[in-house]
Amino acid sequence: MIKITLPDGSVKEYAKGTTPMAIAKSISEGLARNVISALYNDTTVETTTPLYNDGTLTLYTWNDDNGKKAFWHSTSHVVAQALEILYPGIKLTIGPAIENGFYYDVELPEGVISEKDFDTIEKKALEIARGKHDFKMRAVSKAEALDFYQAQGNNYKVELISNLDDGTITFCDHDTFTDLCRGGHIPNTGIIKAIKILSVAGAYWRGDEKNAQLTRVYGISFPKQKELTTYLTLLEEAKKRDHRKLGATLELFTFSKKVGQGLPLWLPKGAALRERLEQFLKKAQKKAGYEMVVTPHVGQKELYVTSGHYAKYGEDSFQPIKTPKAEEEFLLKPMNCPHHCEIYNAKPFSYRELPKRYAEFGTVYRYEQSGELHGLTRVRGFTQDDAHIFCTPDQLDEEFKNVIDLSLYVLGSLGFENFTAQVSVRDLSKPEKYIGSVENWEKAEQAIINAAKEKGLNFKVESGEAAFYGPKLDFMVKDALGRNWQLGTIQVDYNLPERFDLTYKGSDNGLHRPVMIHRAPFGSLERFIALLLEHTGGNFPLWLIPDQAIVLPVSEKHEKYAEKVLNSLENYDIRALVDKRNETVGKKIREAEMNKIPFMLIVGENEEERQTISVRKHGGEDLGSLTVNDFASLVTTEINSTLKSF
RNA sequence: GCCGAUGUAGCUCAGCUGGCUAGAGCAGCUGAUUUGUAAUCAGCAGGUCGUGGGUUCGAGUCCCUCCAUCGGCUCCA
Repeated sequence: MIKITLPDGSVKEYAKGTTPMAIAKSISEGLARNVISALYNDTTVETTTPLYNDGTLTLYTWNDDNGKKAFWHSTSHVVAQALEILYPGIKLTIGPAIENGFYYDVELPEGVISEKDFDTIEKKALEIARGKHDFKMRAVSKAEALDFYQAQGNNYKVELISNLDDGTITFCDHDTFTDLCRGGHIPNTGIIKAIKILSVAGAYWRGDEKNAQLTRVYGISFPKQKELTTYLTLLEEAKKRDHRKLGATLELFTFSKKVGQGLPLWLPKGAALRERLEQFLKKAQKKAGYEMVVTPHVGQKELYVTSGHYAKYGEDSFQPIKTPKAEEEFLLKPMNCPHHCEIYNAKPFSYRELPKRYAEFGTVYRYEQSGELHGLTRVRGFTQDDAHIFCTPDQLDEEFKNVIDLSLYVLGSLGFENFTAQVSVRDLSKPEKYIGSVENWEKAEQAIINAAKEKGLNFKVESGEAAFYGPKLDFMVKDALGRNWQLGTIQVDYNLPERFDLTYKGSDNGLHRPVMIHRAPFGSLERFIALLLEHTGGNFPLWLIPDQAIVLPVSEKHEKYAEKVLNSLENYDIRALVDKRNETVGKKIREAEMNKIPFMLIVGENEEERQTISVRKHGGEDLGSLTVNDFASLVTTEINSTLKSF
């Protein structure tokens, strides 16, 4: 007998060789019907895997993330089989489950897979699924595995197997299909009721640009057709929150082919919105002891040679600007730190004066690869809410934690709740990617992890994601389609102080090296606003939204009164406008709704008589007749409830 | 940069397998209407069909180049 500990802490005894499915059955028939995968002592196992030792077991259904993973991973096998049938000679590589669905990377013998083919692939895959074929794992020897794929001429699988140890290799069979696989499948293909191929894309073998480019087929599947329909509707809804679309309809920003790719043009409403965000942060930063500085948009090439950025990014940047003076070269600034280092260098500092916190809304220019540009989230010219803190090594922890507080305040004030914190450290296997001493890297990484822990952040550590000069703590937020974007960032840097020979006089009367913190709570205004648009769908917090209210006169006769209302609103610092067009109230309301204006103030005969306004909230809620004064306090109350001071 | 897809009026889209002066709705303009909580009516105007080349008697439609955009990959100081 073996002892199995279940998630609720209960321990039950089963015969040696029992399976998760049998255990599910012993608990309830319902569970047995729904169980599709299991976790046994931290290893994902099949529901049919015999268990021989004591251990803990978690049973997964479709409702568990891990259950979905098994479901999607299993579907990728089915789709791979369909592809093999439809494209003879195709070479399969890898096909994992991802956050929403799965993909399979393949090399086609010829031609391409395009959208027109999705239907055929889906049909074939579903046909296979309906066969209710069991997924069966089997151990194979390395030699056997190599033979299998060498016979097919599949160099990719051969490469994968070559890197595996003999005795650890397993195949998964279902129907006539066999795939190299670590395991983690649902019981049989019949559970898959709906399959959708979502897109195809190029993807490099093993993620390396130098390798062959494969065709990646993305898909998703569900145990019920209805769930697929719901998912597709959800996707459509998400597309409506696309910041590129909203930015155009709300007249916030635009792009021009003539100005150039990735160079956003801010329209009046967007510019004013940026301004409000800047003021918001400036106020908080002032309280946190920052001082504003201003630096030019260019700097001599030498500046970036000193910082080390030129060696790292020079080739891939906007190229140096020539001047009438031969040999003189300037770079459009790709970051503000070197300028700020020179500000620090402008005068000597005593340890008593540190930390110095220099902040600037600095616009920088980076020549991103054309295929990387993406609306406002990845652009070639953008404004960082940048600041550099120069402090003594003793002050580092404290300063870092203060920056975390500020970042959390910013995210919180704008309603970002589902962000994740990511600690980005070196890839220890690639020391050549980083500059600076190992000792300093270790210190910096430790400082960040300590601060994140102490602040109670729910963070994960990602190796290989650090900047070349230092580790960082990033705040990641998902866009409407679930893609992760880095917003706020905090980075520890021992390197630039060295390169710019920054010093301060210590209590021992000797010169010491300050530590530098780079930080940007928004990250960049462009990306921040983009994500804010996608999160709010354009319904920005009241304090931030371009137009807070619109006065809608019922007819021309009430224009004068509408103007008067507008005037008093302005006295209360409420951003409002009047719709004086010769249109029906219905139409004016419809358009105000589409423009996402929070309050519609309808004025007609009744209101004019009683000197009131009829307030309709965006979405349709009727707040009835109010005086402008009452309305103003309502606005103030709502703003104060979301916008706390730092 | 790489793979794939897309590009018709300010916006959203029609335009079948190439065939007269390229259509519609919304927005715009003009006029009528003076309106009470998500579209009042009528008229007008608006496009060298992303760019450059090619095939053809004839190209929005077929082929190639380039540009831009979208989905990925790679990259992200």
